[in-house]
Amino acid sequence: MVHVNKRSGIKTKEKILDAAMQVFSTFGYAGANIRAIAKAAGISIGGVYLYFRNKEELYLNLIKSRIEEQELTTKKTVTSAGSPEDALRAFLSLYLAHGIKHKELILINIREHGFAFGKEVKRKFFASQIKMLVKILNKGVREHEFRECNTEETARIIMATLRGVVLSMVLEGESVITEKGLGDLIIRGLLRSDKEDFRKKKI
Amino acid sequence: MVHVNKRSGIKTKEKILDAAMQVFSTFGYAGANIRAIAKAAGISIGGVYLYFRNKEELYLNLIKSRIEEQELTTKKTVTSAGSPEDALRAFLSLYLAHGIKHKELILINIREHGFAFGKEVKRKFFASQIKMLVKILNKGVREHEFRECNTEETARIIMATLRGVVLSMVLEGESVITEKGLGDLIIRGLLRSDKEDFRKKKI
Amino acid sequence: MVHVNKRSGIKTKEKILDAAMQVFSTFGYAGANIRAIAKAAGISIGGVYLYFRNKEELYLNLIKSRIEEQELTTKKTVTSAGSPEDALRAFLSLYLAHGIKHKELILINIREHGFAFGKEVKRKFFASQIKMLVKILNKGVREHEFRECNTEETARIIMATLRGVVLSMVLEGESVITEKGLGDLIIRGLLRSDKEDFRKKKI
Amino acid sequence: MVHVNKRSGIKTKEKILDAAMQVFSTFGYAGANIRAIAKAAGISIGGVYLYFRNKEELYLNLIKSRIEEQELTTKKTVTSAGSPEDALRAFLSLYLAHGIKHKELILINIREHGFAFGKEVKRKFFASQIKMLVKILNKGVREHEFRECNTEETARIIMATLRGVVLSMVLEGESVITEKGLGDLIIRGLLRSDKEDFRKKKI
DNA sequence: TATGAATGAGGGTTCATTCAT
DNA sequence: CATGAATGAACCCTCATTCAT
Repeated sequence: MVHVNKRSGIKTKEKILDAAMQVFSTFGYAGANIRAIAKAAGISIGGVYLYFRNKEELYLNLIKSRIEEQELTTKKTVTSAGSPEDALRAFLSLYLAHGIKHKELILINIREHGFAFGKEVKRKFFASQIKMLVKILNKGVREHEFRECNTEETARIIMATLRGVVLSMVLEGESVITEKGLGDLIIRGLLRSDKEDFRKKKI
Repeated sequence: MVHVNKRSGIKTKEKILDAAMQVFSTFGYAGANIRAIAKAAGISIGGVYLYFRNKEELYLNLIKSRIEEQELTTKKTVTSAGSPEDALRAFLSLYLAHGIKHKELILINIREHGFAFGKEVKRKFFASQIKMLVKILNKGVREHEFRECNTEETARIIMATLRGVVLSMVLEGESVITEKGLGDLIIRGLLRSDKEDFRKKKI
Repeated sequence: MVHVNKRSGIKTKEKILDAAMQVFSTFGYAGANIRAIAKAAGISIGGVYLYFRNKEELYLNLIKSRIEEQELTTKKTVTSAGSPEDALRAFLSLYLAHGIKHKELILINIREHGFAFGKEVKRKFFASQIKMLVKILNKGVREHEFRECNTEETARIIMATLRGVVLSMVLEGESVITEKGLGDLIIRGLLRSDKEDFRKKKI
Repeated sequence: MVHVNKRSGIKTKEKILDAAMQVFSTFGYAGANIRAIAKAAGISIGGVYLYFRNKEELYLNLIKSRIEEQELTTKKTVTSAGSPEDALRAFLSLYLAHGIKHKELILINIREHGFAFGKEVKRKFFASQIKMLVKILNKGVREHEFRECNTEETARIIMATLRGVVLSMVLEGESVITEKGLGDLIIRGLLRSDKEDFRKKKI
């Protein structure tokens, strides 16, 4: 029952979603227009409305489908990691990979903040990511691998950093930032260090 | 050539810029409309066009004026700081303060990425901020206060982090992230630590 | 050339016409849409186009088929009536019955006035009805049953009245107006008349 | 504060209403389009929206303004009439005059029956007209000028007749139907009546 | 015959911009 | 300087019509 375009072999709905991702992320919700999306998808204007009731629904669908995908893979990978450090590095790695694969998502995500619709979906996603991070951090502290710290705050800083890094990669096309560089900066700040303890006492 | 409103004594142009900041940051460039800006500024539609040739120029002016302000104060404060750590903490503090004071700017900055106009202004600002950071980091490494690292990359990560943190504060109204928490995470990851060196060798 | 649906045994064309009547009368020509008609007829959109070249032709066909039906039965009944009064009452009765049976027709008929197409069909029908009425009236006057009057004008007034009454029944769902009440008003008028009373008793 | 067009001297809003009347009555609500109304009014598309929030509001405004006008003049004239027959003839005369002056109104009124909006306004108008008629008829019966009859029903028939006559005049451009012809039919009916003849001579 | 995905012209509405006052 | 009515291009969306299956 699913219509498949003979020429491209890709389902029309998916073609629209891909085109929408491209256009929305470039121009934002308000700046994007259906005509452009249709053209990018290689179909007619009316065609878009065969699969999505309106612009808003298309936008929502886009966000949901991509977010759900990321949430699933992240959860799976992280829970199967070994040490807290490994789990954290895996988390960072996955977020970056996802962010780069779907560069546009973060743009849409941010650009259209303030939009009533889609807000809840985004908030939930963010909250679940934070929860995963806190769990990793708590385990690390408990096992004396990470130094004592406000894990909730730290998790939020790390999430912010990740967002910022992906954002930079998208906005400025940063190729300088590496997974290892980022991981090292964050991890080394977390690890217990006698010298720091020593230095602290001295002060 | 400076227009001063006789009655209020406030420059009309500034009133428009303030209103534009508010409206643009809430609705984005495409979503904003001149009528709303005029209303928020308390003047007529035509009045806006007395001070700005068109919507685009208003937008550009907005970005420029705010960015220049930030650039100036940052440069002044950072160069007068003592140790690299102090300079870095001052930089972080200033960026956050500025980001919170002009929450809207970062939103506009990001939302309207992809826009041909304004791109250059933003890029320049970003580049100058990075340069300042690299200088601080290099000094720290040279003075054996910071560990050896790719200072260019690290600077970019820190900038990304700052962007991300301000973004989080704006988007989610994060009150959890503190200046100290953020500084500690970044600094402790930078400081030389015998334990880490020791641990490294063991591995 | 007659299409018969094997399964239902009902001619598809007739199903479409019925559905079209329903939809056109509810939403008017411009307000109606083929999708709704197809759905009401229980067939696909393309199916409609197998029987009618386009929306206009479907509309025309609809009017013609219903009008011809009414014209036929009216002519038959009226010509077989006895006295002019009986003929007139029969005419009124038939028109009302038809109007109520095909409530929608009058709506369509009126709603879509101004439409270039269909205009001729409707005009012809109206003219033939007027002609029948004039004949009845003339006979009545000739036989000294009706008072002298401009029979052409009177016929038009009666036709207008009939249209108005059916319209009222459709629009306001009038159940107050009866065949007898209408007939009495036209035949006898409003004024008190001893002669009429006398005549009544005689009968 | 009211804008007056210099060239025509007619208020823009009134120009729009006139144009809308013309277009709506010709093509119906769904068939009419704002572009056509704007063009007929001699203004731009956007201009229409300066005075009416949307198509629906324009339509509603149209109906209301015209109906209120008719209601007012009818009430005034009828209450000041002498005998019931005079009052009735005055009512007929006014209705016809109004109907011809605002030919379009009756078309709109009927075409767009079934429309949720405007329904209430129309129903109220109709009800108030009926009430006036019933009052006239009751007085006539009480004063033994009119014969006994169901005045409610008769009022409705007369209203229907009026609607039908105006409709005919609009649809077919009837110039045959006269005020006197209509009044005579309603007042005296079709039957010959010596008494009426007698009465006439007396007068 | 029958289907319904696809098309694109056209309609309602918004809004940046102009200009007479 | 300031106003806001007026303009019209461009947006979202609908729907008559076609056509490959």
